[in-house]
Amino acid sequence: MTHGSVEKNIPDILRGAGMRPTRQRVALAELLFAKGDRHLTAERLHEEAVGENVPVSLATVYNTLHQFTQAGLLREVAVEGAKTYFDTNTSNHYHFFCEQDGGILMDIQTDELFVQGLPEPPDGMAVSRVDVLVRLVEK
Amino acid sequence: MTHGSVEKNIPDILRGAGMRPTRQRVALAELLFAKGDRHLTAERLHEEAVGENVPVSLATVYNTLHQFTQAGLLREVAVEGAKTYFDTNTSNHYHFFCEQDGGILMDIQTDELFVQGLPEPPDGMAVSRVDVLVRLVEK
DNA sequence: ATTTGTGCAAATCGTTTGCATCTGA
DNA sequence: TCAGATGCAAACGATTTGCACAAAT
Repeated sequence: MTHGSVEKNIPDILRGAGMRPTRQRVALAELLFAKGDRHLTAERLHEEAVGENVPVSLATVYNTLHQFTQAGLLREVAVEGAKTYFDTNTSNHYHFFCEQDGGILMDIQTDELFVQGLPEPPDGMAVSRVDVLVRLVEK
Repeated sequence: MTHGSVEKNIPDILRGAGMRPTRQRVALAELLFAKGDRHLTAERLHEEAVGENVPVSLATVYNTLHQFTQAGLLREVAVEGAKTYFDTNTSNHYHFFCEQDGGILMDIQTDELFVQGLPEPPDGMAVSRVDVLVRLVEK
């Protein structure tokens, strides 16, 4: 992970996904992928970008997050009405969620938890993904 | 389930939950619980009510759905940004979801599927509920 | 030069709220 | 009577869109 010839720089990753490596996209990708796994809303990423002197509009943050998701660099996590979380960990895993502080998401790796006995999907349908959300409350 | 002295009529159920059995609440409860397990959005229930000559405002539908949920008569299901589904099946179970036709939810009973190896929640936290959503796509 | 991305502000969607009016116990 | 419920319309928050301008190849 920390060495190896497969490593690509951000502009190359973006080009590889068919996107032009514009200032904003590169800056957002750096914010997203530089610090390990993250769970962010569009709004929070926007604040973070502005805070780091990367002036970018909220609309562009939304566009970019969706483009990254389409390119397989991010994953969307549905938690509850309104706000959408984007997860930089695109591997197969599940989540803890607590309402605390406006909603915090944490990863659960699949080697800890797994789903057993997935029933046959209805005719003509195939499973695209299984989401597991473990909701937490303060004790 | 179909006989027995425990059976209550809707006004009694509402009174039992500390709600006045008003026209609108009784009518909505009838729409919700008369036809077996259902997965509805507020908007769809509102359309249905208006279609059945039960003139009720959308605001009242929202109020009522939330009150029913608080009373344990309904369960909320989070699927994706924006719209919330209300499930008349409040027992422990999971869901299939397909985007088709604006989003369809189907029950999966827990005797078919279960989650294994639930990890220890973080300190001071307790599990309140485990949601499993099996996302489907057309083959 | 051409194509694609960006920013702004306005538009949209689902949902909630304030408040005057009605209604059930 | 009168606390509680309803309806309307306006307010709301998150997200999307239309379009003039700017930047990348």
